[in-house]
Amino acid sequence: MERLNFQVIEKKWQEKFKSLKLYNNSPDSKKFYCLEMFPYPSGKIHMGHVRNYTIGDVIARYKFLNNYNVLHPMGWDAFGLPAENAAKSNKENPKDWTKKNIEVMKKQLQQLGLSIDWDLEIATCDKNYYKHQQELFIDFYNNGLVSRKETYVNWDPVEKTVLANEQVIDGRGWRSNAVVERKKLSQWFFNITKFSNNLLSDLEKLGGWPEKVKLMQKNWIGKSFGCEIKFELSSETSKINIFTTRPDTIFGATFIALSVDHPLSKKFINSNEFQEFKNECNKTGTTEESLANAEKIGFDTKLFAKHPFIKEKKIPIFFANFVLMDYGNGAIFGCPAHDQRDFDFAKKYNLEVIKVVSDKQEEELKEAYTGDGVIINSEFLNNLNVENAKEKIIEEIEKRGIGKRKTLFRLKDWGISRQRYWGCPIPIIYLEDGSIVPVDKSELPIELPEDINLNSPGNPLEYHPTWKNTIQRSTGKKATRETDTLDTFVDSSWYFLRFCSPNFKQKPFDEKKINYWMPVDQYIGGIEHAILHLLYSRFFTKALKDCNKEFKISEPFQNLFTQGMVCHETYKDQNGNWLYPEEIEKEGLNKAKKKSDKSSVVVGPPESMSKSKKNTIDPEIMVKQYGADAVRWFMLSDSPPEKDVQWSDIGVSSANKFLQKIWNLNYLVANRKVKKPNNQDEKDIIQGVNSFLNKIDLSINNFRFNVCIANFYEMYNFFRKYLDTNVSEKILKDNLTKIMKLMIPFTPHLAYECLELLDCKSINKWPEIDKKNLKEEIKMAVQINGKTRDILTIKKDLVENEINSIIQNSSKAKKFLENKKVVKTIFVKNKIINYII
RNA sequence: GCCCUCGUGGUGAAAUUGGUAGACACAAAGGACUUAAAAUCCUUGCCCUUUUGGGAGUGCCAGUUCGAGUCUGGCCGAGGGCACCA
Repeated sequence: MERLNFQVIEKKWQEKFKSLKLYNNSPDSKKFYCLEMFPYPSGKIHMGHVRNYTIGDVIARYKFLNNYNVLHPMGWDAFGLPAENAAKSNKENPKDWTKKNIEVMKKQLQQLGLSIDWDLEIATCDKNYYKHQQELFIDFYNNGLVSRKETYVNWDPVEKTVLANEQVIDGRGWRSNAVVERKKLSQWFFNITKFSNNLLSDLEKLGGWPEKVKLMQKNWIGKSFGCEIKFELSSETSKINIFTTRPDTIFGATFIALSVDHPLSKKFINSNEFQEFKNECNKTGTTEESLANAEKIGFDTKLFAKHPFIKEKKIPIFFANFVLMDYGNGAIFGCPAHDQRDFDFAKKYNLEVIKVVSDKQEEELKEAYTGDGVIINSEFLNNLNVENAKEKIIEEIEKRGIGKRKTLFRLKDWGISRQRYWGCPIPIIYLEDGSIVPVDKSELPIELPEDINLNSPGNPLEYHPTWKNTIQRSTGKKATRETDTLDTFVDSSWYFLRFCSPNFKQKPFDEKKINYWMPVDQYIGGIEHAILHLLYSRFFTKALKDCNKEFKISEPFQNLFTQGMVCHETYKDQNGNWLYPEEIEKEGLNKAKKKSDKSSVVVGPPESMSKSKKNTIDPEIMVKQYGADAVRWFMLSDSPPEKDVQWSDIGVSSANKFLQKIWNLNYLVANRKVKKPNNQDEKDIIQGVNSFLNKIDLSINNFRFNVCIANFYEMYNFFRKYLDTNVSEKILKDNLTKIMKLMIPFTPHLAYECLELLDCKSINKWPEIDKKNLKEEIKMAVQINGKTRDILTIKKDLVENEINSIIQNSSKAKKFLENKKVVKTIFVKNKIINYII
């Protein structure tokens, strides 16, 4: 068998891919913006990147071959904490560390043979990038989209920085895993909540997004309908404003619960008991166990509120640990009969339980009834159902002027301040008179200083001897700079716009280019960004449209694909230490030995590759050993791309074997002597290949790359049979050329090498599918009473009578029909015939 | 607790959306070629039958249908999202 030295040909073709551009500028070309989520330059690429970028490359090359004008850029999400951490431990500047990683990873990506236009490369830590980000910040500021709030923040005591809510997982920092503390700080916010409604309703426009992702965003935005109701206190003049989604249960209200941060708490500032209670509440709150067990506790204020609809009725007021200050008004009314939480609370403090929605049961409630039903015990609401009662009571509340209809969102404004060095400086200055203003745009970029000390705790910008001190350009007044930097999610919220004109100097982007290339036609990345990155990018796009009349885009990503993770089994030695795959030797399915001392190893189930579990495989080593094409091929072959895939050395090695067979096939065809043509064989091969083209085209369009690859195997098995038949050299070559063109998106090096060997002249054009020349024969099932008794291989489009006579003459099913009366026949053309006897 | 998704051979998975279940591949067993190995190729794959055949079968239980992996209801199991959101 003829073998191919993939290292040689991959090098050869990568030279050509270096300056590869997928631009088709012919008048009938449509644009296609193919984007994969850009990587954080952490050191080396990992298998997740290989999968992500291979999928993107297939799409980009496929679209290009189909005459699209394709934008396929790549860049670096280059600001972030790891650079600072690495700098601390290696005594290296974060900038140099990042730059070095970018060089390594770029080379690795090039070794995969990706079709990227590297002339568009950007790095978010480059001042030419963050300069424009600072401009955008100022634009947002001037358009009322930035605010400064003093709030409690999630303080990570290990990282010494503020975390976004989304970066807190089960009460712990997402990176450090340290228990997060509450701390009050002045912070910058993007007013993402101004767009709550828009972000929610526009989800409907995103037909090309996975339903799952849209649902997650919907839940995150969390819209709820209800109303506010004012409760008068019986002893005071002040009022308590509550929010409820169940105003229909107002007649079942038996207590009011307030957050410990509610304004009314000021009355209790000197009460030791209250302070104790407040401390108790703060203790629970963030740790995982406390949330799980979450006992409801309250503090009786001994105050009462007047029921707004029942004269004389007084309702006790409590502070309670389960009421949050930052949702609604930090106050609720409790209706124990129809809310489980209120029910638990009422049982604990012996409060009244009044049923106002009938559950059709006589006995006392054992738990809250939250279903629909007929309203009872509620005066003018009686006999209505829940939905109608809600409407009626809101009308009544508004009529009496004691409250109003209201819609609430869970989504909170986006805190963007970070007390870190390696990020985009916030272009704000503080004047001596206390005013806070953005810097003049002419001063941008506000550059990060490079002479910093990373080994002192806290933010190096704060402690830099001079950086902070500046003057306001327009007035010459003394000022100090904001020392916080922007959350790195800001960097990735508009990079897809910068790619459209990465070298544009005057502005963040050239609107003409944006309005041509945007929106991204296909965005590809990990599901872990389902909420944060995608929601922030959507917000940015909408905010920009508000700030800039020439900007016409309202949603950034037309189609979204979220690929699954790459998994590998894990290994632990006898002492429970993780081992790398190269440290062990497998001895069967679930047995392994440590190479060094032959001790036995515990083989764990496949889990997503991570450095901490040491179950990683280095893509670069695999590429060296099996070739980039084989690695790409395997990545796509084993599982549907949206599902997790398990890495297997055997899998990649057999991918390599198959590609060698493909090469051998090309070699044989290229060197084959002319044979006498046989019409039937030639017709068969033309129809067969044409049918495969059709199948593969369909599978690519549906992102079913694993099916696609199965089709290639089938096609190979089909095609090689014709090598020894009477098919002319030309027919064989023409058809193999078509097949190799189909392989370009998957294994570009091999495909181009083979096309060169076959002397193909039009390599950058997808083969046309001749729909009239698809397979003429089909397989049809013959069933008796729903049981398949025979499978006929027959001509397409035969009618029932013709089928009947074939069966009567020769089918295996014939004997089941002898001497039987057919009651009914179900006939589906080209699929099935079913006789009921 | 609430919400969502998914259960198909020893394994990864296909199944034109209600019409041949297990394509394609991996692994395994047997065989061919070879002095031998590697490579390559072929066969097998649950139950009964020597074969021809026949039967069961897509997590479990029902239902709709001529026909269900696919639709409906209930149960069991796995994974993911949210977290006291009023």
